[in-house]
Amino acid sequence: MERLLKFVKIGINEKIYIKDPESTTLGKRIVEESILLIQEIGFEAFTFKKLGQRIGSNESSIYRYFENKHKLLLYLTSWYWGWLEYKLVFATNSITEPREKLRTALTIVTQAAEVDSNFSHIDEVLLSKIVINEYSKSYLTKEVDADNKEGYFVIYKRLVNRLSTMIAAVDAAYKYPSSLASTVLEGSLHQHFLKDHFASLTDCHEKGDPTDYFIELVFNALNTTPNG
Amino acid sequence: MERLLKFVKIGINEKIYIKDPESTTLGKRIVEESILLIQEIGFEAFTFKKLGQRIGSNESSIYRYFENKHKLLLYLTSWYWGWLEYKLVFATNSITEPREKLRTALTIVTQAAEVDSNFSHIDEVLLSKIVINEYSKSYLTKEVDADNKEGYFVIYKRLVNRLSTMIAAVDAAYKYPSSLASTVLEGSLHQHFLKDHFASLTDCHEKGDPTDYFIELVFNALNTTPNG
DNA sequence: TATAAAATGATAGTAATGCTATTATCTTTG
DNA sequence: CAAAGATAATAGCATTACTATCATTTTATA
Repeated sequence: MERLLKFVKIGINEKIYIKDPESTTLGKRIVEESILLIQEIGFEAFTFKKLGQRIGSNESSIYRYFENKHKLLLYLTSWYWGWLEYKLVFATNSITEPREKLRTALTIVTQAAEVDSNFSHIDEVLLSKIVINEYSKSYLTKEVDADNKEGYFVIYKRLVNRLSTMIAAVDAAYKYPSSLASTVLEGSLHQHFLKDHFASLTDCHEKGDPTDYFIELVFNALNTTPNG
Repeated sequence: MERLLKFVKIGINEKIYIKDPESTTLGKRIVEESILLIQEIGFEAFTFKKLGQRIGSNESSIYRYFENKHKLLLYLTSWYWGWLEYKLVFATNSITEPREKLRTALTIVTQAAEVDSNFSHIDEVLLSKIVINEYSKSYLTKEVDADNKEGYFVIYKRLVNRLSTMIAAVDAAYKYPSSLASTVLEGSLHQHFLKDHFASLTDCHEKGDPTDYFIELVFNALNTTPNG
């Protein structure tokens, strides 16, 4: 996995950035350090000026890569979903049994990124925390429909659809495959958030718990069991 | 219901406001019109200055009621959850059969506020839309833990717990009552949002659909049916 | 290696935001 | 009708979210 991903580039909608941050050292530093800074001070307090100071570069230089911090957030979250999608496809591709395939998919999609993921300049563990805390803000805006039209959410949508398809493959008669898929993806972020800030609102306290919870939920919804 | 609520005041944590907006005409106008304005231009673009202009009042006067717009959002969303809680308790109080009770609760909690709710200066239909679009922003902040400690989310937490208790009453052996309850509340907002902006990510296109989806989901999770 | 082109850095400037403070005026209500 | 309380008007300040310009450095290429 690590090796492979050294050669794979997550394909992100080119309209999200002005200049591809993957193409230069400064660009990579912007992405790399923005993850750290957003994680530290939160997206609201995050500014390009602060990021510039942190990376010893200039505010105006960062503006040459991203139009504004919202676009940067779209970039980071797109990257994350693209990375998850890649892991999902990679892990489920060879599985033919629908239930096993779905179970594997759910595991990947609901578990917190925790292990060896140092295969690029991006810290996926931190990035997953940013996604938990900030992803909603990328679409809960007055500009959603325009942004959606521009294709800023394609990767996420594709991911939901992949999951939805896998759900339908287990039970073609199930009436809500897309809703269930989107509930799992969104709900998983939410349960991880609750774990950290509203422990009384969740039962997922141990590692792996959101995964167990969602696997049970999904397979019960489909009136079957996770194991063939 | 309408009549009753004329006499009931939603009890909101007094630390959320500086001066109780319910206590004066200006206060009520602030609440009333902020709902309209936030719905129109979104929470990001919303400012006290614009609100002041709209209600023919002054920015500084609004600051005497709310410390900042974040507190106002906390107020509005607390009000909404308090209102929902009231409806929930009112509708389920007399029901003894656990499954029927849960089904009724799920209906109230997942359906979009749509009907006759003109019993106060607050437009609940609009407010529910604000909750759908903005609620996450009230807790996805760096100050969540502090805000939570101050008790700014008590009503929401109590609502999740009520639902969780009803779930446990149907199946005491179910391992994730709180997670399921929080998934339903959050997930319901999300499905309503998807309906409006990402139709391909949901199957809930008709009125009542999120409700049907969640009722089926919950009762399947509990390995039983909605009807006694 | 000279030289043009591209990228970056430094500085300045602007309108808007998110406040706080002060003072003036209007409304109650005792 | 006077005092208290509420509201309005105005000003001011630090920060944000940019844009623009120009200088300097790096890189590419002839």
